[in-house]
Amino acid sequence: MPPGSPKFRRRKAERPDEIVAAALEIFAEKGFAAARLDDIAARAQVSKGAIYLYFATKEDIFRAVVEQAVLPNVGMLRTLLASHPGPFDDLVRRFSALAPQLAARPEMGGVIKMIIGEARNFPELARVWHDQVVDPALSGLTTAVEAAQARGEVRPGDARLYALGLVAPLLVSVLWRETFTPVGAEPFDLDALARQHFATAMRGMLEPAPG
Amino acid sequence: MPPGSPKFRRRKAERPDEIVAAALEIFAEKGFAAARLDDIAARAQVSKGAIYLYFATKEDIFRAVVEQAVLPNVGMLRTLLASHPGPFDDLVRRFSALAPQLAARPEMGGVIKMIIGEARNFPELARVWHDQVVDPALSGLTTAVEAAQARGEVRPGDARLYALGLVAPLLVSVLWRETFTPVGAEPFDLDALARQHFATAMRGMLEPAPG
DNA sequence: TATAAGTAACTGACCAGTCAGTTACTTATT
DNA sequence: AATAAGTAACTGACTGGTCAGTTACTTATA
Repeated sequence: MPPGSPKFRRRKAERPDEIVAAALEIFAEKGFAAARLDDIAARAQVSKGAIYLYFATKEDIFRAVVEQAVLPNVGMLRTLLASHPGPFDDLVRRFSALAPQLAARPEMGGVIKMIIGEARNFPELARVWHDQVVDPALSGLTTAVEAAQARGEVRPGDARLYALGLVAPLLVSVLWRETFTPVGAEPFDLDALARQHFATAMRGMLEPAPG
Repeated sequence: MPPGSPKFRRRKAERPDEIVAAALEIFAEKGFAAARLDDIAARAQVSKGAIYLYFATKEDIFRAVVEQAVLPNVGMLRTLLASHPGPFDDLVRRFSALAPQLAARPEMGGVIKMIIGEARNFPELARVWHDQVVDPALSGLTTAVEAAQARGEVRPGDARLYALGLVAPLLVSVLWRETFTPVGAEPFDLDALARQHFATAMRGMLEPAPG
């Protein structure tokens, strides 16, 4: 340790972001309950006390993580879904290129896993995640399916269930990666999965071409 | 409290099963880490000390839960998959009748959720669950898909990915029920989901009828 | 030199696992 | 049939360790 170098710096402006970034990593690794404030502090290179200068509680930190790290990704998806006029086939092609990229982000898997694991014990976390992330995404996709049905491209049926069917395999493969791959299970190739799944789903969902 | 009634009964034979049943409920409600041994003891109507007469550690209790409460269900599925000669269409019809029933069992959702949430912190739990439950089920289904491909019923493609595609929406809807329904999200109807999903998947997977 | 950013020791609540003692039940003896 | 001696199932208070949140103090900076 150089004798002239100070023991710490005063960096009021940068601290919150750094703490949130560290918290994202630790939450993703350990889950909410098992994540220790001391670990978050160490990763952010501050003391635990410093965290409490910027956040009132552990749950507060989580809320900041959702807002800063996750919401931007969802926004990307929503604009894609909302702005696309059709045909549905083409929307799904774009979607199938974007979705594996989103799914591949390490923070996604960790946070999703965390939400599922802790929802019962921390309902507030589940509510935030549902209202801000999951419901907008699923609703957007459902609306797109309904529009395609109205245009006669997609077969009749519950649009929300179709939307679930489109997204579910991606989601499960992310959970698989987080849960079972570390214990030796064979991973799924996200891109291959997306390609085969969306092709199969399109054959199942689209109306046969007229004529 | 009637004066003549004893403070406890000696019931060596029944205790382990009762403790495991209680543990299943508490684990499903709270997750592994947040489940308190005192809660399990109270639900099983014994003292905490009594649990340690029958199980060495908390993880030991979990292993017993998997063996006693979950494995029988999986066995049912495996025999269905292994014993069926084809056509694939028909196997999936039976599967789609059985799967929602399995998915509807409350212990399933709770335990699945727990595994996902705690895998990183308790890899041993994830390994047990993978080796005993998930891998047998997925492998069985994959084998059935491969057989159907060999008979020319199912289109070419990665059989394991097809298997994942079949199961994923059920799994996600179970997680949805456990995670978001308690916070006010709209639930999925398991039977309607199974019906629509398997019909769609069959259109996507099967070879067009020859001729 | 005033003050706000930051530290680190501390508190209090929580909980898995332990164990000394208690009680229900069994068996030998009369 | 009555009961004393013995066994093991069971209890519940306790221990040692962990961790969110607090506080008394230190240090960087205007």
